[in-house]
Amino acid sequence: MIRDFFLGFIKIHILYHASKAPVCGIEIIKELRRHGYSISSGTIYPTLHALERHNYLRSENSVVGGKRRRYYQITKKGLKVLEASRKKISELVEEVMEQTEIGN
Amino acid sequence: MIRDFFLGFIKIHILYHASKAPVCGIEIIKELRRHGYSISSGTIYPTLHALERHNYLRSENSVVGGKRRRYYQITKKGLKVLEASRKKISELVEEVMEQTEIGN
DNA sequence: ATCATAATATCGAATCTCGATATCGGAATT
DNA sequence: AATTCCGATATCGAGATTCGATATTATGAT
Repeated sequence: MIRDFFLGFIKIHILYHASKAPVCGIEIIKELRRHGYSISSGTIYPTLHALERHNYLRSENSVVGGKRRRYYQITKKGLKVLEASRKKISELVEEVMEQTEIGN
Repeated sequence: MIRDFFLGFIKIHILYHASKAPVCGIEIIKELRRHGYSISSGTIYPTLHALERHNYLRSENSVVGGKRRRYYQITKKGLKVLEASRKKISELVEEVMEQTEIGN
């Protein structure tokens, strides 16, 4: 359930991080793992490709510590989508957050 | 993109509504449509079945205005999952909500 | 009984995710 | 500079999910 939510949320999460600093696949995977979510590389990389195809991200190759990496940074279009997403998220989440008294 | 986010969120949304009052498929579809999301009946009904299979919801048939309906209400197990989801959601959402200054 | 209608259920196609495997690029070794 | 190693990225097939069209079901009206 929570995983379901998160899987949908992942794209926005990537956009958010890319809005702070350039990100690459392996960093995202590791960061998520630190937070307790293990997302397959077979999900992350195609997702990054899709975000770039939509022009929300733009990438370039680079080399860090002798390792090849493809870094993605957010575009203006991506920033707008992130901003629009934030609005929708607060709407949607706010409602669900209203407590229901819970039995046991 | 926003749609992607919401699709994962839908199950939690259904649990939330079912925690307030019994819900049925057509009502959920209409409510979402009011909020600007058109979710296929081919998604909603299988989703309801899955939630019942997991024992998060329990259903019974009834008749309203001469129309057959299957109403779902939340179970204790479902309430617990909803509660756990709320905690995770606020964690996940909080981070992404930090504003990035947006150009234009 | 038959029909019309609304709600639910199901179906095939397209898409997404997984995790395993393949590829690719850089650096070290010789 | 060819070979090998290694880590990051890319891709693949299988299973699951979503869509929207179609089928089924249950009810009330004729």
